[in-house]
Amino acid sequence: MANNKKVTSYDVAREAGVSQSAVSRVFRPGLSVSQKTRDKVMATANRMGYRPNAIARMLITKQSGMVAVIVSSRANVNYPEVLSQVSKQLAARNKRVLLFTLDDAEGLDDLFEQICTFQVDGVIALAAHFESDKLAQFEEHNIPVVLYNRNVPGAMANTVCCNHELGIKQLIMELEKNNPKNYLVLSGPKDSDVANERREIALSLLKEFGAENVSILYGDYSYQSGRDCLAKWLKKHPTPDAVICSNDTMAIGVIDQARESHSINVPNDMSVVGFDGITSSAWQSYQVTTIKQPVEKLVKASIEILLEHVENPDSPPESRVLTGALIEGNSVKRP
Amino acid sequence: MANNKKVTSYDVAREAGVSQSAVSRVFRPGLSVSQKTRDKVMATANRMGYRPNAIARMLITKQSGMVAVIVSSRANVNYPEVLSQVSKQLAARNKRVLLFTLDDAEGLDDLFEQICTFQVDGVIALAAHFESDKLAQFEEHNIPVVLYNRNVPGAMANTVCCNHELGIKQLIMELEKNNPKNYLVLSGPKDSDVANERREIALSLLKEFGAENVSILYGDYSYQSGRDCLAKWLKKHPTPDAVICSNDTMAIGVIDQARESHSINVPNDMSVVGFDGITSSAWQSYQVTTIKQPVEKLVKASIEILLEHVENPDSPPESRVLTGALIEGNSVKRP
DNA sequence: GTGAAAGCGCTAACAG
DNA sequence: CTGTTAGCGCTTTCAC
Repeated sequence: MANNKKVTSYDVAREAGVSQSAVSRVFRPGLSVSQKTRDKVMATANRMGYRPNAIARMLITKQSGMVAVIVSSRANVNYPEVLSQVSKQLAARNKRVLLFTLDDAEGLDDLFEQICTFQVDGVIALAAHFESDKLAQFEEHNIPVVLYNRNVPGAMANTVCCNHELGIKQLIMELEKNNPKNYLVLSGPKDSDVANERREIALSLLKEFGAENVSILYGDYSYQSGRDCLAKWLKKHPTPDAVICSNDTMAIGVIDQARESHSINVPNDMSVVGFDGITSSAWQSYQVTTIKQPVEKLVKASIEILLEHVENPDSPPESRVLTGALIEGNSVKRP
Repeated sequence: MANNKKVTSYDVAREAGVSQSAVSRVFRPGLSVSQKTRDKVMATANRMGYRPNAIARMLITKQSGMVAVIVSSRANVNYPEVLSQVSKQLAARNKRVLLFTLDDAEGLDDLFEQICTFQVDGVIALAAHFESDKLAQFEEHNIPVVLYNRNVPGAMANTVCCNHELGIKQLIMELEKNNPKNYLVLSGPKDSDVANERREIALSLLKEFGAENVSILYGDYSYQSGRDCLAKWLKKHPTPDAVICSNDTMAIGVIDQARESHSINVPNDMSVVGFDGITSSAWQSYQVTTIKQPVEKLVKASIEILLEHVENPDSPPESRVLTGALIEGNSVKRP
């Protein structure tokens, strides 16, 4: 029976013959109201179609109950799962997601203004590039930030990340079983922090393992760049024994390119590994050997850290590194 | 040099030696303020790290500037693109996305409360199942709703949808070139409106085309269900000549299952078509013949309709049907 | 347990 | 063009 105009707590109070604050109390959990008043208020509220106005509540409590989630356009393909997890897990803690998409690093300034303006309780940044001065800006304004899928050892930042070191080591150990002579590392773009981290870890581990012939190419995380990079490489070089890709999508591109355009048998002539464990990496035609990110746990950790800092603004920065799962696909030759 | 505590327009006014409303005016575009005051205010505002409080603004203007976007967990795989488009295009019109994820139809009641509470300007529902009584509820509360990727001819609803009729016709015409004897229609789940629509359109068109042997199976839109359905079917029936899948993901599953477990040559022994035009449908190993949804245009239309109804609550419901593009892949036999 | 009253930070008439 | 004033709808002391 909702009216056209919004029903306020005053309207309900008048109708129910109680004070406005009584109505307010009824709608705030855990406040002491007599059963009688509560029933009366509830009844009239329902009849009138009253809903408390969250905006007014935010204004006075100075808690918006909203968390800004920044999604970079470069975010990798498993982000829909991440995003839906974030939304779900925040909802369970009675918070909402205010979504921001970020195209270029330049947009971050603007975003910062927006986010301040909306008085969000905190920020979760998915795969976005955050300079530390930006981070400091949020800090100054007392807005906690958690970087998802980032690992910034030096910085005073809240980060949650899959264990790249361990994961890539597991992948290389799989590859090493065949004693590959030539490695090709297909990195993500140079301006992606995750890409840089994965590449450097791979390079340093390969060194440790004593690999001698290691080359690097740069893609942009896309399927097509996986194809293009391999094609370009093969024009002037022999088939590498093993290709380490910074994400699954490029690995899939590499596999397709190898098979279709160069008649290379994956995994017998060339092994390929990816990273992320996206859904399609498990598809029959690819079966990429990869590390599956523990998305649900990563999100859980992000939210825990974030809310801890919302409650307690002075708690020190926290980093959590979770272990991904090695998926033994069929893109690495079995010795 | 932001303070720890939030800076308000009063603080800025005091510092700048002007009235509070002067500050307010400076921060609202299009209001007449002398250049001198504007500069003075801007300077002190910047110095003090002032940002207007959007919450307070929302309270008084009764416009939150937020649009609720409801994403059903069943939303098809192209939703990340949709979501990012929605966010981007709304941002361009100075609105934000408040994200809600919907698991089961039951949750919609709850969601409705939430959404009312947040005073959103409108709602965009992505592939969510909306009973018409729910729709009426929003209507009563003067909250405009646009259903994305839905077509409800009878209902008084704002809808935006790809032209399924035309798209599926094009697909069937491709298939018909080979004079298939047996059709298999792999539908999405029965509780998905889009799935039902696509299935019924396919069936009625097949009838028109004079197809005699048409069978129906039900999947859940997932890759695995594409595989499982085909496997189950082949246990008791011969290989169909043509498989019409309600989305690309199932089509990909069907293709993988056919090739890997039954040594069926796609497209020579069996043709497969999908729908949506998701990125992976174009991958070399699949090359699904499908209809690519004009996502950007669909989103643009959704937002136009939504904002029109925000401005003008009494405008009549509007439906827009946009044409998708036939992607001629390699999953249909060439005659 | 309940009501009165004082704001939260801003916008929007309204005079001047 | 600028300042004054009155709220937006709610939460939260504070008496009773």
